[in-house]
Amino acid sequence: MKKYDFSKIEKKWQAAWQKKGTYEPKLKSAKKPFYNLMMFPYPSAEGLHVGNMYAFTGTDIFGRAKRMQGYDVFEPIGLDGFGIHSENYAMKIGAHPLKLSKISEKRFYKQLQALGNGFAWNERLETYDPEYYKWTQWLFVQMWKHGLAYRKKQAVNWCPGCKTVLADEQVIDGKCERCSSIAEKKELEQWFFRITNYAERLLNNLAKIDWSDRVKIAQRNWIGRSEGAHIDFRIDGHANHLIRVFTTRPDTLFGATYIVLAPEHELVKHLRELITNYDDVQKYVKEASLRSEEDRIAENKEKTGVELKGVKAVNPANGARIPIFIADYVLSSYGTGAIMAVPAHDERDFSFAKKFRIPMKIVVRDGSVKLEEHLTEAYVGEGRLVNSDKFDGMTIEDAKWAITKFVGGERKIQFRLRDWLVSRQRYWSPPIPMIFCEHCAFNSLGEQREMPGWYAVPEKDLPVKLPYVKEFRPEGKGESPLASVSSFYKVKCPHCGKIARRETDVSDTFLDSAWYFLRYPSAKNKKVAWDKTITQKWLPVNMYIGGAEHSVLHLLYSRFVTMVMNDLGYVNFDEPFTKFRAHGLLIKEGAKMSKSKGNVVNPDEYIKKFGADSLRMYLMFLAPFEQGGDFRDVGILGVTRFLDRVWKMGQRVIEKKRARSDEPVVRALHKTIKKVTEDIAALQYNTAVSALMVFMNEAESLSVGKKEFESFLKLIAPFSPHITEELWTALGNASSIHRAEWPKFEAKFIKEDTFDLIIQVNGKLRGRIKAPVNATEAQARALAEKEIHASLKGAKVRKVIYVANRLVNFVI
RNA sequence: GGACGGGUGGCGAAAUGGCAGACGCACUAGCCUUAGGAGCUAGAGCCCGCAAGGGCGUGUGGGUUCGACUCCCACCCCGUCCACCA
Repeated sequence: MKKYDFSKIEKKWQAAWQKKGTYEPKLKSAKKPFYNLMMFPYPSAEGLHVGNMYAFTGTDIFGRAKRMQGYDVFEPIGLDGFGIHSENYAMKIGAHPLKLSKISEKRFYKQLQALGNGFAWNERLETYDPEYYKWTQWLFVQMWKHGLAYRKKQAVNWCPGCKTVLADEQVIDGKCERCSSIAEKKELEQWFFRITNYAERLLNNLAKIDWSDRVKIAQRNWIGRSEGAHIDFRIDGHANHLIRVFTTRPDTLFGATYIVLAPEHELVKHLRELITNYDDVQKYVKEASLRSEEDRIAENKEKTGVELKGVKAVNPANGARIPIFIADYVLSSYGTGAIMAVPAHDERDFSFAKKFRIPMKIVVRDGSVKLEEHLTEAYVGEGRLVNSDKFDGMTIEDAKWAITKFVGGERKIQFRLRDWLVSRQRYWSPPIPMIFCEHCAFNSLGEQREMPGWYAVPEKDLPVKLPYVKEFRPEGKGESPLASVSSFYKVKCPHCGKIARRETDVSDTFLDSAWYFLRYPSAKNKKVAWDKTITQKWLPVNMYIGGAEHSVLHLLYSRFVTMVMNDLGYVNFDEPFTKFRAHGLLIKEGAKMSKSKGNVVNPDEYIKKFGADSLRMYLMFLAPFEQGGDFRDVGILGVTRFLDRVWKMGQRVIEKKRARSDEPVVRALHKTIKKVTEDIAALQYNTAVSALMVFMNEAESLSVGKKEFESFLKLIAPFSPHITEELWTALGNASSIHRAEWPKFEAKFIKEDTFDLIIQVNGKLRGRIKAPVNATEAQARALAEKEIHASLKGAKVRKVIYVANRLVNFVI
């Protein structure tokens, strides 16, 4: 009997598939296109994480089954190699990211190859390839041209230790991830994309896409739609100054006993003449800007703030003069940066008012709230209005809009979503393709009146190549390292031809990954970002799989970019991923894998020791794919044993090809076909594998014929592609099993003609009998059973429940 | 604090209103073997019992039902993400 030499078999078939183009669909002429995609990884020179392998295997199995079911499956692969991860790693080990990227690329592709996935290798792409980021820049230019890219000043994270701007991801618990200095806020001018223009559409479209609920919910929360009103408060004695607030509770307006502005609110400066304690106010504003995220979190409940003395606001509902505060619990970036505070009915306002001894006024109550009551917490429940003049007695819902109207306010929908900050003062990313010309700015000749002097790099000049900069570390001036490379930033103005300055910030890596799925089918096209006909054929992506940690950012940005491209006529759909499923997280022996714990699974070792086929099947078997699971070294043995048995069964079939299958084998097979087919479609790989094992247990000792064994092999093929290909070929098949037709089950083999009828007494199992045909017979036979008699103990049967083909339950 | 996911043998898990623990790991006994991280056979939720058998059992407490791991209510614990969004 031939020995199962997995490492030889796996290498052999990987080479053969590549050579034959087994997994390369005909991109132009495919009849049943199916775009099967896993989020591309960001590589590090340390190599592929087993978590990546887990996700890739799960995606590949889905694609392989689809391919065998007659689809032209396109399953591309590439690397998200630009960005902070790679850059930080390069800094850590003191190498240049450009050099490192070449090393990681080689290593990643080698590892992915060894896993035996059905990738379309010809269309691979890397985000740091100028042929790719040329189009990332082109995308930026389109955004600019259509008014969706703009610059504005905003507070960003600043590390005083490293003297650089940090991305949100680099601020861990309010500290710089590298030097642990406490991050501060600093005002810098940045590039933004107007994703908020698409807030409503991003929200509404969720209804029409087939995505995991948890991801949809996360997006819905992130977009955060609130219905409320804008209401203007006058400043007493100064009619020209208005404070506009956003509130979701206009019904509580009569209970607004003070106003709070965000520390950055512009009115603070405008009112400086009137504010008698302006020094204190300024001091607070400065402190607030220095306060770290950490402090804010720690002080969650402990509110701070300063009253603007010398000014009062007027409550438009009842004319009351109320104090104005600034406090950092009000955010300048949400709503109008100002709120009306109703301490009796808002928890945050309540704790602030308590600290600053501001009066509270109850304006909503139900039976349990007494008007004279001294509140111990804000009442945020349902009820009817009180203390609100003619609105007394109204429900909250009715009063909201009645009061808004009464004070001349405006109904307003507010989103929590902010515009997308796309500039980074870093190195390892695509340069932002913009040029600033002082001369044109002076002459107000900019393409956009709001931003004079700014021009996009003409499309024929793309890509703006990222120059090789030896000192790629951020220097600490709040600028990208590119700002010290004069050969890079000194350019001619595309408009007037005089010397101008190129933008030296680079773009957020999320922009790279927000459109890569559009590029894949056209990866080799040098003329356009994506070919229209091919895109129409292959997109949107039919099945997208990835980590739940990308629930908001990546998935939201991709949807946004697609919608913009749809509006501009570049694609004919407005959702990029028809179906999305989040895979679970792989942990190791109960703990999250991390280098510091030293429990990171190195997939190469396992492939070497057990084979890719075993590793793949084990990863899928250990837990439900969408839930994630626990990798245990010993666990893989069960799967290797199973594959050994498959191999041995295969050798027996090969030796006596003419053998026919025993009847129970045929029945077991059809049951297995049904189960495995359904489980793969639902990504329930763990139970699919167990069904394969059940079949083996049932069939192993019986005679298995070639036909049935081949069907069984096909069911295993998506999980363990090499061993199945080897056996399939040894059985005399000329073409690949991975392009063979998926088996179909026949109902006649699945129908059970005998079954056990369960007998219960008061819902407890008391016995079983071979199936009778109808209720009466079932009852009679059940009652005749000795055990049943004993259980009934002569008691009177009050009721009999009979469930056909299942059970009879006597209630006593 | 919020949203979401989860809590079932020694362990990974299955069952989504009807036989709890499929499948696998680890374990025990036996066979085979010079040997075994190999193979084969059998056993195995817990408690009592030599056994037959009985009792208990899906985080906790309550409810609905002839019947609940499954549905409803309240709570506890773990994980992930978000976090003063007015």
